[in-house]
This record gives sequence, structure tokens and C-alpha cells, in this order.
Amino acid sequence: MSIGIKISLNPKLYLRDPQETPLGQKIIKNSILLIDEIGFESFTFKKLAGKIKSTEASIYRYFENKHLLLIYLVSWYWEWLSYLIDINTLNIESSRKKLNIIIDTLVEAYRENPAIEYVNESILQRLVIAEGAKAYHTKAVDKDNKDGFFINFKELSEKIAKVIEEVDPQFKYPHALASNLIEMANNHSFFAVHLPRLTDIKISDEDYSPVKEMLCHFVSKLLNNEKP
Amino acid sequence: MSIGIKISLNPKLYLRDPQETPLGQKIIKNSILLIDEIGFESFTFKKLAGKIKSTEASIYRYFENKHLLLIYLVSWYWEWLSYLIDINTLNIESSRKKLNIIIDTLVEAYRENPAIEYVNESILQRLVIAEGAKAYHTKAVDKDNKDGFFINFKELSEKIAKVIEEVDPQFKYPHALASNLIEMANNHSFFAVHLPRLTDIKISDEDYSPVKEMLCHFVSKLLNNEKP
DNA sequence: TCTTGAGTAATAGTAATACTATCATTATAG
DNA sequence: CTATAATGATAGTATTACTATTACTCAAGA
Repeated sequence: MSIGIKISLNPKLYLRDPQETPLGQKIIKNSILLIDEIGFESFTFKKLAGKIKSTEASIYRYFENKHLLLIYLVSWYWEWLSYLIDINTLNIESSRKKLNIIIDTLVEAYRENPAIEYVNESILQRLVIAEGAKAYHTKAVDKDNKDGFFINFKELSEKIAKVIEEVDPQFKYPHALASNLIEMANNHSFFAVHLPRLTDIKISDEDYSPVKEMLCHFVSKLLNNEKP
Repeated sequence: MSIGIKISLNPKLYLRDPQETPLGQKIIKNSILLIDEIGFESFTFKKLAGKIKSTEASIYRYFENKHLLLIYLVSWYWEWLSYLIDINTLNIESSRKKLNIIIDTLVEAYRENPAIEYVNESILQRLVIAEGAKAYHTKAVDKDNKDGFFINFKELSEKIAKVIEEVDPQFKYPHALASNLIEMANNHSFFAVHLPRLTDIKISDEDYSPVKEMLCHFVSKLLNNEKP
């Protein structure tokens, strides 16, 4: 059941807007599934074309290359998170409560109701956890940044930083803590599954709430204002 | 001036030990320089062969593929850090002081004296900051982990976790904090230069001490024992 | 109704990448 | 002086990451 939101992303990321056409939507949907399945390195436009019974050339009309497609998908995820945070914190007064809701959302976004039929947000979250860092770990980071390719991540991070500042206006590192909360939410979900010695989190039955608890604990130690 | 340490790494990472031969040492030395220069995605064994006036086939005798070479280089870095931490904390009694030294080392390893003539550790640190996460963000992470490819990172992380436990035995997340300190040291050095809105750190004149200050501040807030 | 054009498919082709294989040459250790 | 390990030289293959061209399809505008 779609609630009809439309995610708006930097048009420089694509040649033709994939949200506007059936083929474009198929590209978004199936690239998420395929990258999740075989990993970004093995993913090619040819394989994707095979999966959706289209052709390489048709996909190249939408995205210049697979790196821009990755940035597109990752940006989509940050926009979606941003949207979730907005609706989940609507009418919440307490900044501290807001911050807890933000942490909940960062970690357990995958539990939310699907918002758009051609995007499996739960798989997209797994993809971002596994491949997200590759979007900016590249020689082109400065150029890509100038082109505004990371705006969605930066805006999400800034949104969180603002709430951190509300909670403790004296805290010196609101932006660093904000981006670190996002990174930790993803990294420790990944570590718990694949490299458990790098974390203290234990996940059972797909329950990621221990990650939430840890982040809440960190935040409550780091930030001083204990008002509700 | 070499002090003659030999870094020992998982032999499964290579086909022939590159530390044992002049060509092997050239491969290590120049792959660091070349990956730093053009980025891991653009890096190929052919280009490296051109740089060292050897051939692709010769390089393939040392490393199965460029991914294993990356893991090798990154593992080298973690071993080197581990070694630095050991000598820098030698004879230090106070756990809290130890932890500060560890943070210093994580951030400013590049200032240390070169230990091995065919490795430019300062450039290697920049490489790990930029490309390190790619070592384990792959579909083969579980297999690679079983083969012990991440042992050096895990041991470094565990070494730091132990000191954290000494400082505050009550703290519930020593392993997570340890790996997070390593990640933050690298990420925020990267963000400060390339994506400044994601951090509060400002770097001028190659001076990364603000990153140290931030990590020390986080640690002192998170850990309770205030004994010296 | 005819035309136009946007979107897509089909096909082909290229340069580079990621390897593998073979054989000749050089260095060195016994 | 010889045996053998290491390297170099060369060639070849399948796949990747594109670009180009042509043709088909279908819906809207004249």
C-alpha cells in the first residue's frame, strides 16, 4: 500500500529520472535486489539487464555507470530515513525523546511499512549497511561532493546534529556525534553478524535492539542535559 | 634507518611472501604509492607492473588478485599500529594514560619514524583511511574471516578493548568502543578534509590533533574511572 | 488519419580488466 | 658447472564497461 511519497534526489545522479517510467522503476527495484544478492563488485548492468529482461544499453540511458546508481540508491535510503524521522518525531516535544526515536529509526528502519512499491526498503537498508561506505570512499569524492551527491547524507546528519544541540547546547561535537551515530548503527549491525569480535552486540532472531541500547547508552553518557 | 622489525601476516594472503624478495618488496612499496595516487578502483596489476618495470604475470605470482593485496596492505597497517602501541605504552602504568597514548597513535601514526624502508607508513595510513573499509565490505567477508584475513584488525581492537576494561571494568561496550575509536580516528580525519559538514573537526597545517582531542573527550565522558 | 517522437530493444563493436598459460632467460646456491 | 628458483616476455581468453546505430512500438498532436 503506497502512501504516495516521492523521493526527490539530485538530478545530476541520473540521465533520465528512473522514478518516471516503468523501466526506471524496474531498474531501481532490481538493482537493490541484485546488489544485495551478489555484492556491488560483481554487480554489472549486463546482469541487471538479464534479470529485468532488458538490455545494457537501456539501463545506460538512466545511469551513467554503476557508481552513480549506487550513490542514487544510498541517497534514496538517507532521504527515506529523513522522512521517517520527521514523521516519527512529529509532535514530540522533548529533544531527548526525539533523539531516542532517531536512534530507533536508524537501527530499525527495516521494520517500517514499505513506502514505495518498487523499493524494498528493508533490503535497501542491508545494502546500505554493506556497501554504503563505497559511495564516498573514492578518488572522486571531492568532485562528487561539489556536485552535491552526498547532500542527503549531510542533511540527515545535520538534522540529527540539531537535536543533539537541543539536548546539550554545551556539547562540542554535535556533527561528529550525529554522523557517528549513523555509522555505528550500520557498522555494529554488520559486525554483530559478520565480525562479532569487533563489537559487544549480540543479535538473535533478527532483533537489533541491542544496537539501539548501546547507542542510547553512549548518547546519555556523552550529553549532559538530563531533563526529559 | 631500519630497526629491522618484520611484520608477520597471514600466509594465506599471498602466494609467495613479498617480504622475502626484492620484487616482492617493490610490489608492496609501489602498490601503496599507486593505490594512494589513483584509488583502489582504478588500480590494476598491469599499471603496477608498468610502474615497477615488471610484468602482470610476475605480480600474480605474489598475490592472487588486488583484493588480497589490499587486505595484505591494510593488515600490515594494523600490525604496525599494534607494534607502535606496544612500544609507546611500554612502562606506562596508568591505564588512562595508556588509552591516551593509544588514541595519539591511532590518529598520528603518520608522524612516527619509518620502520621498514620499503613501506611508506605515512602514505599507508592515508590509504587505509581512504580504502580500508573495502577490505571487509564484500560478499566474501564470512569466508575471508574464516581464513583469518581480519585477524590483525581484530587483535588490535582487542588490545584496545583490554585497556578500556582496565580503565572502567563496569563499562558494557569495551569492544564496540575500541573498534569505534579506530573507525572514528580514520573517518573524521577523512571527513575533515573531504566532507567537513559531517564532523566538527577542523584541520589546518596537517595537524590532526583536534581528532585526538575529540576522541579523548568521548572516552573521558564514556568511561567512569577518573583515577590517573 | 497520419505523423511525430519518446522510449525501448536488438545488435554490434571497442578498449580495458582480470586473469591463465607457456616458454625463455637470468641469478644463485650447492 | 649445473640445477633450480625467480623473473621476464609473450600470448590468449572471458568479462567488464562502456558507445553507437538502427529499428520497432505506441501514444499524443495536427
